[in-house]
Amino acid sequence: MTSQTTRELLKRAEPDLTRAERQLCATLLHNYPMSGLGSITRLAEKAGVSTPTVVRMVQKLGFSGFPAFQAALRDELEAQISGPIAKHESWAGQAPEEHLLNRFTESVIGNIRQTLAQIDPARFDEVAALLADEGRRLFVTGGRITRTLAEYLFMHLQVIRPGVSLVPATSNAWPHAMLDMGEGDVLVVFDVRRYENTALKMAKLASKRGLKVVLITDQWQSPVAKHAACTFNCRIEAPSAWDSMVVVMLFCETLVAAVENRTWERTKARMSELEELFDATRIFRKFV
Amino acid sequence: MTSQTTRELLKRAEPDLTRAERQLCATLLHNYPMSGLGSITRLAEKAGVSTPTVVRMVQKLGFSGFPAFQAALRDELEAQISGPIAKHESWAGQAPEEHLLNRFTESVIGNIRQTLAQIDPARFDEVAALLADEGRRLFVTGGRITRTLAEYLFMHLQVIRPGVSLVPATSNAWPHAMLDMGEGDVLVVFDVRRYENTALKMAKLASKRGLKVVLITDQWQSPVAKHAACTFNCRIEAPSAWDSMVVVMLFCETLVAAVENRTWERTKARMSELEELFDATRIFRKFV
DNA sequence: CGGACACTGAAACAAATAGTTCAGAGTGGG
DNA sequence: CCCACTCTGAACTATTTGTTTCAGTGTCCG
Repeated sequence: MTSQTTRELLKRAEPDLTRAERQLCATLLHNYPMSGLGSITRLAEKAGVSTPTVVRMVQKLGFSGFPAFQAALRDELEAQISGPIAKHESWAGQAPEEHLLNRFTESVIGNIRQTLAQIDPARFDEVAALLADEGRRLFVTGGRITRTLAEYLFMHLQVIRPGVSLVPATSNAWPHAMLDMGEGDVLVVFDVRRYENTALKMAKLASKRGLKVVLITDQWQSPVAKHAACTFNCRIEAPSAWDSMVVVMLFCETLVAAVENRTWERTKARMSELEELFDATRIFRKFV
Repeated sequence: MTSQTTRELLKRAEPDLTRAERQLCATLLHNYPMSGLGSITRLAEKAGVSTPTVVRMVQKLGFSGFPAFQAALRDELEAQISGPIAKHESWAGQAPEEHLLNRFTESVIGNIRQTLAQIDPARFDEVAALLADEGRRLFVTGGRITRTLAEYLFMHLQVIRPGVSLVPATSNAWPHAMLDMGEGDVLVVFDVRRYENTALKMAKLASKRGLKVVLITDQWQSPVAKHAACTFNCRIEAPSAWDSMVVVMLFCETLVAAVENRTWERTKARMSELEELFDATRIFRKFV
C-alpha cells in the first residue's frame, strides 16, 4: 500500500520518538490526515507542542520540512479520494474482519449503542447530583466480577469528595461496614449475572435503613432492582465465555465526570492537595 | 445539504463570474476539493490566473479571504472522509448532543477506533499465545489507576489457566514476589501516564531475569517500553479530569478471549470445577 | 550526588503567503 | 473613433508561516 505511506511512516517511527513528538504523532494519527492540512502553527497548538517540535519530527521522518510533509499528505489524500470508495473498514484495519479484535470490538460497540439508547439522561443527572451531595456518605460495593469496577469507581470518587467507602461484598466483613450507613446515605451496588446473594441482602438491609440504593447491572437486571431507587442496565454481551464489562466501565467514568463537574470547586482543592502528597512521596516520574 | 455547500456555491456562482474567475472555478471543480488545499499561489498557477483573481473570487463568494475559503474546504472534506459513521445520531438518543453522556461516549468511541487501527494483530496473537503457554508462569501488575485493571485481567486469567499471580506495584511487597519469577515467565505491566517508578523498576529487573515483559500503556507510552518485549498503546482521552480506561479494558477482555480460545480444552475443565466449588459455597443465586 | 546528555519551547529570524494598489488591456456604446 | 467601463495581473506591502538558535530543565549513568 503506497497510499498510506505517511501514516505507516508515523506509526513505525512512533517508538523512536520523544515525548512531545509522540504526542504530536498521536494527534496526527487521530484524525488522519486532516489535522496535518492546516498550518504548522495550528497543528502545534492542537497537539499541545511547539512548532519547532513539529519541524523536528517531520524532518526525522525524512521530509525536508513541513511543507513537504503536507504535500505528501495531500497527495495521499487525493489518491485515496479519487480511488475506489472506501469500504466500511474493520476496526483493526490490518486484520481480517473475522479476527477476534474486530469481532469483539464490533460487539462492544453494539453494547454501547444499545445501552446508551436506554439510559434516561434525567435519571443519570439525578444520580450524579446524589453522588455529588457531600452531605451523604457514599458506599460502593461489587461482587466477584464487578469488585474491580467498584474499586475503580471508589478510587475516583474518593479523590473527588470525602466520605466514600468501599464495601467488599465478597468478604464477610460487610455487615460491620453497615454500622456506618445511615438515613440519606447512598449505596452503589454493582451486580451482574450470576447475581450474588450478598449483594441482594446488603441492598435489602440498606434500603430498610433509609439509604438510597443505586444499582448498576446487566440487561437482564439483578434482583437487587427491587430495593433500588435507581437502576441502570448495561449490555455486557461479548464473543467470549465471559461477559464484557466495558460498557459498565464507560458508565462509571461518565458518572465520575458528571459528579466531578458538580463538585469542581472543592474537588480542585482536593486534587491539588493530593498532588502535593504525591510529590512528597515521589511515586511518579517527573518526565519520560 | 450543508456538506457540499462550497461546491454548490461555486456551481451556482459560475454564471456570474468573469472569464478568469470562471477559469479558476472550473479548476477548482475539476478535482474538488484537492486543488484548493494548496497555497493561493499554486492554485492561481494551476488555473492560469493571478492571485488577486483568486482573492476577488472567494470574496465574491462570501468568504473573508482565501484562508477562510480553504478552511471551509477542509471542514467539508473532513466531514466527507469520516463519512456516514461519524454522522451518527447522538448515542443517548433522549439527551441533547452536548450532554455529558454523549460527549463522553463520543470520545471513547474515538479512542477505540484509533487504538484498534494501530494494533498489530500479529503482535496481539503472539502475546495471546505467550499468555496461553502454561509452561510459563504469569505475573500481572498495575499502578495506582491501573491496579483494578490488573486485578480484572488477573481474575480472568486465573480461571483460564494455572500459574497466574497478581503483583501489586503499589505495595512494597513486590520484591518478594519477584523471587518466583524465572527465565521464560511473563510479566504483564499496566502503566499509564503519571508513569510510576515502581513499574519501571519492576520491569527492568524482570527483563534482566529473562522474563518477557508485556506492556499495556497509553498513547504517550510509559518508559517501561524500553524493557518490554511487546507494547500496546491505548488511547485514554476523555472529557474529564481523568483519563478513560475503557479502551484498556476492552483490550484486556479481547486478550482474555483470545487466550481462552487457545486453551479451551483445559479451560473448560477448570471452569466446571470452579462451578462445583461455587455450588458448594452457595455464593450465587440459583435463580433470579 | 554531579556531570554529560537529551529534550523542549521561547524568541529571533527567514521565507512564503495573502492582500492591496494601480496601470494597462480589452470591450461595448455612442 | 473615442470615451467610459470592466477586468486583469505586475508589483508592492502586510501578514502569517516555517525554520533556526539557544538556554533552561529534567534524566541517565557512573
